[in-house]
This record gives sequence, C-alpha cells and structure tokens, in this order.
Amino acid sequence: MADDDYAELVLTVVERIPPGRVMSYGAIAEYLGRGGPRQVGAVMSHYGGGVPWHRVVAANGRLVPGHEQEALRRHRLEGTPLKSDKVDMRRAAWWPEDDPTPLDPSDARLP
DNA sequence: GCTATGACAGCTC
DNA sequence: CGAGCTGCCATAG
Repeated sequence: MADDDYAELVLTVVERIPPGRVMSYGAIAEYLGRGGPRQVGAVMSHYGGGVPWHRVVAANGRLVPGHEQEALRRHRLEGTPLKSDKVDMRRAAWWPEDDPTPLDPSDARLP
C-alpha cells in the first residue's frame, strides 16, 4: 500500500475534527487501524499543512511541540477545554463515530 | 538485517 | 507534575 494513501487518510480524519475538539495521535492511528502514533506524527510533520493540525494533540493533552503558542491561541479562540497549557482530554477528546455532540449538557465546562 | 530516530503512549519514581 | 524507561511502528542510513 502506498504510504501516500496513509498520509491522505490521516489528513482526512484530521479535517473531520470539529472545532473545540481534539484527537490524539494514538486515537487516529487506532481509528485507521494501521500504523501507530509515531506514523501519524510523521505524516503531520510533513503533510500537516492545510489541516487543523492544532486539533491533533498527544494523549496526555500536550500541544504540538514547536507550535504551542500558535496552537494554544487557536484553541482559546475555538473554546477548546484547556488545562493550563494543555488540552483537557477528558472533555475535548473526539471520535469520528461520536457525532457532532459538542459537550455533554450535564458536564458543562467549568472554568 | 541491524541500528538510530521520531509532532507518541503508558508506567514508575 | 516533571523526568526516566520501555514498548510500538515505519523509515532511513
């Protein structure tokens, strides 16, 4: 299989991530069912332009290395649940199957 | 074919 | 909450 196809798959998934939500490298790799977090990261580093790369974070909520300020700024604008300089994965984690459900009504975000 | 590397993940201290 | 280690997957030298 062409690695380019893999890259496009990754980028496609990233584009589907709604504002205010994020997906971890591992989640994307798991969703695609192939490769691993490192592979997803490699694709993002090379073909990450043109997609909401800031919505792709590490499993622990760590923002993209080298672009933390930029990503953080965008997340603030989108209203992504943040935890200091990290993303609150507990609330921001998103999955393709999960529909456009923003956030659980009963779990309204707390400051 | 082995070693080094990397936008990672999970665990332990 | 930071620092260190091990595990995983693919690519490059």
